[in-house]
Amino acid sequence: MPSLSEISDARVSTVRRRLLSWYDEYRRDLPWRKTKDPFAIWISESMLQQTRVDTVIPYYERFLDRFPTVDQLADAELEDVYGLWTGLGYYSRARNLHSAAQTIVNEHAGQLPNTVKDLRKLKGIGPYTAGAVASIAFNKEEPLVDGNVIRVLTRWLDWREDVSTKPVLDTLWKWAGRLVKGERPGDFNQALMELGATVCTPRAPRCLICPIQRSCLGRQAGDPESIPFKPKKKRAQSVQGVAVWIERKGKGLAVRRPEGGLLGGMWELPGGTLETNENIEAGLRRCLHESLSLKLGHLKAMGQIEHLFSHRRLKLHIFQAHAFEGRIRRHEIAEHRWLSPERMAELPQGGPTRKALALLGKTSHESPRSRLKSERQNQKSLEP
DNA sequence: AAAACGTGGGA
DNA sequence: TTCCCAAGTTT
Repeated sequence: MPSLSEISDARVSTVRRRLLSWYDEYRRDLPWRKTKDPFAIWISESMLQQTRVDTVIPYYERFLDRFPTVDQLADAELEDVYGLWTGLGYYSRARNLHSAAQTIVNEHAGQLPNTVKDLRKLKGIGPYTAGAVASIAFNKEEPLVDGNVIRVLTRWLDWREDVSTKPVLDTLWKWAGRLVKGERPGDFNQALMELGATVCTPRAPRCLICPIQRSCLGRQAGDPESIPFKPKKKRAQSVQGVAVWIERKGKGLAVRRPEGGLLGGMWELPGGTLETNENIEAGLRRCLHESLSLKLGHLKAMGQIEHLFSHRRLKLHIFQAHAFEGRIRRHEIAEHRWLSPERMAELPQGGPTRKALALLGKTSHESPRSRLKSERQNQKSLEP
């Protein structure tokens, strides 16, 4: 473990200067780098959590187009915020953003807090985002540590310890804190991340064009790509689920998942998760009884779709029910609506539901790209 | 403190 | 196919 004193102030200062001038020349032209608005920067940082830049860009543009100010976000319906988040994943971010916007309007006179301490109190803002907003939007000498920074710093220091442990992480924050002191802290933090994203990449780092290659201990050791050390992830557990299109007078039944938990707040077709070795149709009937107090009539199997979450592998069996008995009583369901297929397709919904509606042919105005995906998915359909 | 929490791209 | 992982946060 390198102690901070092993690297001289002069060396730190050189690395800092070289990174900053490299950033000035080679930084990518990203939408959130065109603004100084703390609100816009906050939105971008929230969207960028565990999410690629290329994925975020269109969502960022749409979001700020629709909600240009914190007041407008605070006044919005949560469902509209979810709607702009559909397909981006980690939906608690949308919920927390909405909640934090209301806190900012009600308790901070509509101005984003400009200190890490106060930013950290807002929902959805952890140590990384607080450091990012404080340094980038408010020019504070606050460090930040994300996956890029972990990789760049551990390679630079040739530090081969498990980076998932608290002591190692704490030390990385101290290094980041030492490095960020000086002019343009926001740009420096972005430079560190930019280097990790475009040069000091997880695989095949481009050391030959790296502005700090000469002082990089990992490169001197010869195998920087083997750093950082991190534990292997457990593979996603497989589960089976059921979903059913129940139609009445040309409209289908949609239910909304409770806030919190997987796909919290998202709309979906009624259904649920099967128990191990449970008969599929029996499981569907059980789920509909437990969640809505409904007894389904004849079931028609329409096929199945598969969906991979970060921690679960889902096989979802899709049905149509031709009739049901009982009056709807919701259990563990936030809301329900009878909707035309077109309206249902517009709801905030997760990947499995999008695939299920595509399989059923209930999606409206599909893009050519997603239509291709749907057709590929439909090959697994039981129907001709 | 480990696990939950989405999605899509690349090797 | 499978695995990794991408500007993390919450419980």
